[in-house]
Amino acid sequence: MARREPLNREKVLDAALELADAEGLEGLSMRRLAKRLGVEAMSLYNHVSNKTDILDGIAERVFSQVERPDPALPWQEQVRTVALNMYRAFSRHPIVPLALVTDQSNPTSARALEPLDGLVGALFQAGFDDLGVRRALGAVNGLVLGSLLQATGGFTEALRTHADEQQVDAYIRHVDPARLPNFSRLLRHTREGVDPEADFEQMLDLLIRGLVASAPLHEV
Amino acid sequence: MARREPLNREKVLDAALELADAEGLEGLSMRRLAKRLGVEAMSLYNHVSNKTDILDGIAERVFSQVERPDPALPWQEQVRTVALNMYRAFSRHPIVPLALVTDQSNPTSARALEPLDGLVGALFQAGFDDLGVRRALGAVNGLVLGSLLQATGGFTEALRTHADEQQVDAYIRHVDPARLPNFSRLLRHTREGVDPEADFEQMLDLLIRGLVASAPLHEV
DNA sequence: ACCTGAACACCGTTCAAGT
DNA sequence: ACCTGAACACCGTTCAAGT
Repeated sequence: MARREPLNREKVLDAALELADAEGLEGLSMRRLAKRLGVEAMSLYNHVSNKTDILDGIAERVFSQVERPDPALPWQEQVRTVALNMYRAFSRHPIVPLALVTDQSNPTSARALEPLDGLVGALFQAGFDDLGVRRALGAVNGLVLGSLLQATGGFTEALRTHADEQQVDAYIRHVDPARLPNFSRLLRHTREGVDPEADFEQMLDLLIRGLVASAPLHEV
Repeated sequence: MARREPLNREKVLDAALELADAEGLEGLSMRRLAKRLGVEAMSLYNHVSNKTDILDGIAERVFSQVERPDPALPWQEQVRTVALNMYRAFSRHPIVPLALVTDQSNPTSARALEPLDGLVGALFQAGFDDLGVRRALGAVNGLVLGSLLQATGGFTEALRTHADEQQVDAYIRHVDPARLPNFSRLLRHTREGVDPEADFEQMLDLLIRGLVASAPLHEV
């Protein structure tokens, strides 16, 4: 039982991502993270500069699981692949979209931005001008984030997660059928599961079809 | 200068929304809110049950600015109107989508859910079954939230907000053109403004076109 | 070089005490 | 009925001190 070998940045980020996956964004505190590493909170500052640095590091790791698309493929396929892979990577680590959207993380490293650079490249290939690329990039980002965050809490929670039958029942009783007739109809009858990723893919295809239709190099 | 008349729930929510609009979600603390009301933090608990209650109250207020669509209109127009009005209301009060997505708010009152009930009603009119309505509802929600949250922070911040030229320049210097060729091209040339609401509308029309195409009552 | 204890300036919330 | 002070269990972070 010799003294454990010293900490380093990688070990801190490993533990942070583990903790965040298990306990969520609000469960990731410097003090809890330190405890998990068998150390005092203040020791962490020898290896990361602050909590934002940890969140950026986590985001970078997760982004780097998304590979750059093959520029030889048709641009539509490149867009589709990057978007889907971002969706999948983020859905494995929901802390990332949450931290991005709440501005707690803002990774600027090349490693983190490479998949997005590939996306931008594909959009340039489609013939969009700078403004068009920015718009299309925003649309793809918005779709990915919206699809994921919706699935991470919010007001239609009861319609998505039927894990806890009791909760849904409580929710139904809460709903006034006179004022919310359609909602209560939906709550009452919907019991089957949904597949968020399949829904995302459907939306993505819709978006890409729209991009194709508005791309300058539509018919070359 | 007589003693101010006593607080009540409405005044607390008024001040909370004001504070949140001015200082953001992280600026809204019980202690700061109390100070703004000339009172100690603990007094607030006489009028709201806790911070979640405040956030739900704020969400309810903002939701109630979105009117239920006219069920006599074509369902596509109903969907379009509700979605656009939700977008506008939320963009005036960004704390609402943020609190929803981070699960700090989860309004269940009829007053808050009425616009969504209208949306669900329109989707039933389109002939979708329960599962189809849920999917379409998720798509519309995701679009609204994604469009707004993207515009409230995140990794493409530098591409959207050109308020601070210096910041963008710093960002550009940060970017390695060898590893991020397309990104740096975009950063270098893009200087004009974007119109997030117009972009949202474009995406919304795309989505609605897709919904129309997949609606059971497509050609009646 | 790495770790720690004490401290600072914050959180949300409870509870007994005041009027 | 409404408000308060003190307290509890948390935050992120700094700084001087230890090894």
